[in-house]
Amino acid sequence: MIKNVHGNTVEFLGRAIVAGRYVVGGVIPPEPLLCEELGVSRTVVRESVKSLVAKGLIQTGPKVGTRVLPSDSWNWFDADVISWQAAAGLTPEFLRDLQDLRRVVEPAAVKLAAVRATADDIAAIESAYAGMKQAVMQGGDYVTFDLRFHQGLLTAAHNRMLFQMSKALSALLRTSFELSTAKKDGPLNSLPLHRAVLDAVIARKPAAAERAICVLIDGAHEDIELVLGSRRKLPQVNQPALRLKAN
Amino acid sequence: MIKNVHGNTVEFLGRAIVAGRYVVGGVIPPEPLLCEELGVSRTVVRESVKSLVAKGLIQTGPKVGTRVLPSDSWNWFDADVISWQAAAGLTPEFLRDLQDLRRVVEPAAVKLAAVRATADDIAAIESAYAGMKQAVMQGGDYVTFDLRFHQGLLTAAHNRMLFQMSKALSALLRTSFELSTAKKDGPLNSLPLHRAVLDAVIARKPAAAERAICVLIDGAHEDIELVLGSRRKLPQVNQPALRLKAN
DNA sequence: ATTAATCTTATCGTATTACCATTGGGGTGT
DNA sequence: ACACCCCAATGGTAATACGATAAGATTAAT
Repeated sequence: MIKNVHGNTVEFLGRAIVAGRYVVGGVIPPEPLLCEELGVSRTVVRESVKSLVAKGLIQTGPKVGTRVLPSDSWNWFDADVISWQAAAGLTPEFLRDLQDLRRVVEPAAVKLAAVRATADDIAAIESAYAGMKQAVMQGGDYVTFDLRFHQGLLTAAHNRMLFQMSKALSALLRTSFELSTAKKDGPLNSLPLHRAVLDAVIARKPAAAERAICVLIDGAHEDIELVLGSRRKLPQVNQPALRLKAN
Repeated sequence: MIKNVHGNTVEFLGRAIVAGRYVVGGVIPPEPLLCEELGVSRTVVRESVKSLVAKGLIQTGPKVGTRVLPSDSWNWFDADVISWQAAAGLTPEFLRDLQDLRRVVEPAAVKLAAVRATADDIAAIESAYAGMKQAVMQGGDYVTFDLRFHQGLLTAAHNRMLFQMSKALSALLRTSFELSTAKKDGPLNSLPLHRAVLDAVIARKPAAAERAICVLIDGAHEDIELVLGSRRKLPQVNQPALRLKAN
């Protein structure tokens, strides 16, 4: 079931690069070769390459070929890049960086949210909370609602830069949440912590909200460390195979 | 000054979209028209469109045309998108968002830097500081070194997510710095504040470093408000024209 | 003879052109 | 109201020529 050739090609190449299939600084196969390997026309390969250049993954030049750029140059706030990264397997360093970032951004965002949140914002977060609660009680997709809860908070901060981050990071947080909620009764324990954050925001108490979310994040941090420590090796979340013409 | 057709086309379209030349949700001229207008082949237009899709600015579909997405969907952490935005003119709301973000990220990053900075990191920041000092004393490009100073701090935090942000935001900070340093003697006054931050990092005093950078950022904030208030209208930094074809 | 400067060339990416496929909105006829 | 067709727009393919550049070959200078 082919949806569109271009999208599949971009995804194939993107995943391959992010997964480290080509050495950094090295060249990927020249266009004609890629055409043959992937069974697509030159135009498609070229357009896909252009898309990846736009995301900062590669660099092109006559004669030098298409070179893989170091991961520093990648646009890590691009949703595609992040999801490819997540699919390739999250390293402990990566999770640490992510945790640092959350620790920085979320408390600040929550402080802003406690000042700026509108009734609609709060309703959205309440709804997400209700979903989490139901997931704990009757079973359901806890992670999705957890994600929505945190995104709601970022949205309520009414800062477009923070909102952007929440979008880009949602893929990462999902993986991260799945790790942290792998702990037995993790969701059940974290539920009241979420409630505390929300209550503080509703009560317009920035400082209290900040304290509450710090407890929440640090708790998740410990859970991740625990899960990561128990299995010595990193979980490879890779798909078994990378098929181009399938959906 | 023309380097390559593709790059120019992407930039032309990107700027036009970001500047609001096409209505959000509306369609941009169909490919054949763009070819004629810009004097390039259809392949170039298509590849450029793909690049912009990759950056989240537009969406394409057969028959429906190429539609401009709402700015929420744009990847604001893409260096190109940001520079186009800066060129189109920064709105007060945008500067406020940026200021919020700096206020959140930089103090936290500096705290981390005070713990994690290596000798090399500190040397890089010292070098940037020296450049700033020289620019004040003997004239020179103050903004560039100011930028390098702040990027050095972000780098010293040794968090790849923060580093990414510093890259993406450098274009914005440049514009912002140019605004804030437009104030008479702005650089001269802010120099000791920068020194204080650096000293605190060297002394491994996170709390002191955080306090120092907050003073610095808040000062810049006031300067921006002042400059913005004095000129009632936003500065249009647009280029007069953008020709695609050399000769 | 060795080194350095220059020239040539193979190999890439860049760009144009022409053509067919696919999609989906809108009009038309019953 | 429904089915149908039309057509305009992007999606995709193919063939071809052009241009830039790194690397090897050649030549010149020391």
